[in-house]
Amino acid sequence: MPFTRLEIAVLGLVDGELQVLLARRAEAPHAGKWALPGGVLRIDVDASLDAAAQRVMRERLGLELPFLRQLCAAGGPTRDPRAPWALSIVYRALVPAENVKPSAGKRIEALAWRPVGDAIADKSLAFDHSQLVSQAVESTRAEVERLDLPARFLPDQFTLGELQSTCEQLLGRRLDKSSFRRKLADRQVVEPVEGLMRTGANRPAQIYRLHAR
Amino acid sequence: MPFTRLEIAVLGLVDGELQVLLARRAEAPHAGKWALPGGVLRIDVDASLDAAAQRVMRERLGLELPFLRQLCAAGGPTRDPRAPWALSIVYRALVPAENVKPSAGKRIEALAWRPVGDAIADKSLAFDHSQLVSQAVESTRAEVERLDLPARFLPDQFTLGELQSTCEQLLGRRLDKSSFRRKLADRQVVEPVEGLMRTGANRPAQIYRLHAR
DNA sequence: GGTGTTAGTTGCAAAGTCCAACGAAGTGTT
DNA sequence: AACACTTCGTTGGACTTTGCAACTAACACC
Repeated sequence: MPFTRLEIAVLGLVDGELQVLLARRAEAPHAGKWALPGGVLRIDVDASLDAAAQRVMRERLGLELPFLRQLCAAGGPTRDPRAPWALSIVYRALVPAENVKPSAGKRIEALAWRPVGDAIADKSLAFDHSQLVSQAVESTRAEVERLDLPARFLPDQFTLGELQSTCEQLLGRRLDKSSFRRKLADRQVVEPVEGLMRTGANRPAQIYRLHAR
Repeated sequence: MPFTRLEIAVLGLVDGELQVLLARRAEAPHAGKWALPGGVLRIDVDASLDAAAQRVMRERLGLELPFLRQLCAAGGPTRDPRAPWALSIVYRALVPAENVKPSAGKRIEALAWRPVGDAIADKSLAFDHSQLVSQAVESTRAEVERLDLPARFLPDQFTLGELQSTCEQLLGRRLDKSSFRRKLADRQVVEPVEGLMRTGANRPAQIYRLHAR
């Protein structure tokens, strides 16, 4: 039976760019190298794969996040020198990065946000993790393109301007304001929080939240 | 480390309906019950998860199919009575059902095509397999909706009429001929096989194949 | 030659999308 | 108080895509 781990690709917008949270490994193999935070499946405590991913995120990053999503599984005999056959289940989390402060947990020396382009191109990442990051980014971009849950990158409440700007940063291109709003309205993605406005230096903006469904 | 299996959801159009290939189990647990064909991961021979899925399909069904796709992984302590913690990696295959004759292999008593609706509703399927079928169907329908690879359900060569009718059966609604063809042309999904026509009782039709890309 | 059936194209109206401009509602400046 | 400035939110119109129906084409069969 294979040596089984969970790896978590935490994505967030930091400095106006899509970045991934990497951990510097404290122990062999690949000690000192950067890798996705992850941990070993524990069949004595984990009630499911989703629960295991939550536990790993709690132990390694000190985070409790609701929207984890299973991305894929990778397996093979040469992935990890500790075992003759290593299997990783990869999860993805989306976070409003400014509001979430992960802290380095067990077996992690340091944590850092890295722009996804760098991480994918960086051949010095441990294991096959640069490829896993690539998959996480690809599937996330596809979801944003369909206007599925881009709001997970934002706090609970936000204005449509913030949401649109978030999507533009994720996709790397400008979007049209009127069609963007029409689509949101059609698909009932968000709903206004009655009476709440974001005030500032200019005209106040209506505050929205994810639609209940 | 968990007891790890691969399960294969083979989907095909049979009798004008989307059906899934089920196997009656020869051995415990769930002997005599219907389940997705599957097998245990063998870390001594499998070079990757994809290769393992191919091997299982060869051993259990006698099939060699090119387009397997990993769908998801499911794991937990109560999924399989043989082990304290069972993990399954689920693969999906699409086949031109009329041309492919799977044969019951190791540890399988019988094979049968079942309409996917039946299989999803049937609570007597072994393990959590009716749920896995549901996921396979859902993701497949979504891909057909985007006109990704609906041609995998067909032989190498086909007419546009056959392809359209296939999509209509999969989606359960009629499609417009002109816009269907416009989309195929735009996205360069298929290409004509010059000079080859399907003849029959009526006007001959141009034969197409998947575009090389 | 006429009829029936499927293949493939064309024309057009309706719907949707993209782009730019506009009025609205605030703050800060003069 | 008047004005400039910025962002919010909507509107109008050109353009593109889609959906529907009609039309021609090419065969078999009678």
